[in-house]
Amino acid sequence: MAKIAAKGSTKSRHYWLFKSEPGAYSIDDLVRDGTTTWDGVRNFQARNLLRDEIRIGDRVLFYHSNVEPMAIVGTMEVTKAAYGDPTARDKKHDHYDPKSTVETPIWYMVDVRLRKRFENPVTRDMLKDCSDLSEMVVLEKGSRLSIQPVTGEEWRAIHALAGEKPD
DNA sequence: GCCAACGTTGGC
DNA sequence: GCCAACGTTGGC
Repeated sequence: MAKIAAKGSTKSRHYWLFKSEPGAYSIDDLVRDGTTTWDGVRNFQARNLLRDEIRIGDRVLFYHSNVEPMAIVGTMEVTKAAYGDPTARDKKHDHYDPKSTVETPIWYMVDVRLRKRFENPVTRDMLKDCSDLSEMVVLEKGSRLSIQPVTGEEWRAIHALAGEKPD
């Protein structure tokens, strides 16, 4: 995963893509809530990005997975850096992990705020058709990473496809 | 609904 | 430390 580490460790502003199945949490939910905790991440590679790389002010693409149409549906901003995910200590929660404690949370989350819901979502097909985006992690065959680095070039190209000004 | 690709677990 | 078995993800 050297490529991911390299992408995630630049000095300039960091850009990311967070996946969510809209049945679990959608852009509409975020429009309603304004801000949310990005909890439930239970993959070590994604956890490491959350805990070690993602900072306040970083920009995030919101991606709807596993639905028709799969698409980037808006942007978010990180408003709180990583802290222990309390859902890991909630026995009744789907993502309960008995190994998680207050002292050693194992799993982390960040807070995010909606910046923009795209009036015209950028569908997966549009991403695939854009030569500037052929390296995107989300397009890699078999990629299951739910927290992914995005380059500044990709960020700008996606905004161009959405007809939005990059911010 | 299918199933390939992937990450994790646990026996050895 | 290996790797088979298992469960999950997520595009198709």
